[in-house]
Amino acid sequence: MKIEDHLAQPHFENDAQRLHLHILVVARQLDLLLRRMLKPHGLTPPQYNVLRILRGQKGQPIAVHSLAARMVDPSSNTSRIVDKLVDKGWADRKVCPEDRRRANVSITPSGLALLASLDDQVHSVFHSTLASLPTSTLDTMNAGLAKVLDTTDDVLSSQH
Amino acid sequence: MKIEDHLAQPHFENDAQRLHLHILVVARQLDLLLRRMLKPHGLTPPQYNVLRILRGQKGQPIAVHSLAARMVDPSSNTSRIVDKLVDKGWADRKVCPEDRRRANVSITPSGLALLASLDDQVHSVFHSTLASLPTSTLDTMNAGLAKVLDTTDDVLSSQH
DNA sequence: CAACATTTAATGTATATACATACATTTGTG
DNA sequence: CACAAATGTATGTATATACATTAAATGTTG
Repeated sequence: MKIEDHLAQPHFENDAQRLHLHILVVARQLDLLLRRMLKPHGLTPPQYNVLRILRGQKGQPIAVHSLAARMVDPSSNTSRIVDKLVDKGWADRKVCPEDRRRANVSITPSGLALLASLDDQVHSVFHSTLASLPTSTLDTMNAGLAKVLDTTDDVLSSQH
Repeated sequence: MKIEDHLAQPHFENDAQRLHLHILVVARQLDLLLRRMLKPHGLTPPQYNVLRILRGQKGQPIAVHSLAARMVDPSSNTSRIVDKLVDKGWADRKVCPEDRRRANVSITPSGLALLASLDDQVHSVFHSTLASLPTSTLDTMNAGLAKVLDTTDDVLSSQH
């Protein structure tokens, strides 16, 4: 199904607009895919994102604001996401003794087990959708998106 | 600013994972950019999306479900988005006489004026971020994303 | 060291979203 | 034509999100 069919639109003005919509629609599809895999486990994509970051810490706890800096969507309310993970027993939070403003967040064995049970499915789905592209295409796309990222950073920061 | 800095992550497992996160982060940035442009006018991206579709109808009204089919995010509640546009006087909705289940939605002169006042800014921002890429890059990226879209369609539909 | 600024996290609140359901209308079938 | 199924839209409701504010701890400066 082409992007034109997804949006029930006969054509686009130009290739740049087509790329714009391609990016938005593909991002939405990737999110939908992840959401479907996570739903049976009672996880949302931002919660999964946080758990993955925690696992990447390899035992070392992390502050809430550092967590936010690593998230795909930092505007989601990291405090409340951590709340939910703690409620379900997948994460642990304690006040940092050196700086009592901070909260040290870490993943629990139960959280690690949850991620482990998801790894195969997540990996295989995204491998089939993305890793099947030729290396040269992956490179071109990554370089192009890096450039777009740079430009959007400029515009966003110039608006302070 | 590289994607690694955006996510405060030293490196990615492979180019496919890097592409995955590039797509998600760039989509978010493009949405943020649009959101900032629209906010002073009291519009959200989905509302803007609907207004653009209505303008594309060139006077011909459209049913709510057709509107939903053309939106970037069809899961947003199209009825309520139209509600808000009608409330603000940018769109008009009347019951279709031939099929009284349907609602015929169209854009008002005030809605057209609003879009016109946004066109230059929106065009220039997205032109600078996307259209500055070489044609060959645009082509490769569009082709790659089209392929990804196809695969995600497959996986999503196989889960029915 | 007192006063003010900054950092860190949590909370309040209004709105938006996802998902299910309701309701009216139209279509299809025996 | 009666009745079931499908369609089109709106609404109910719980949760999530955006954005502002608060509160506590730490830094900084005169």
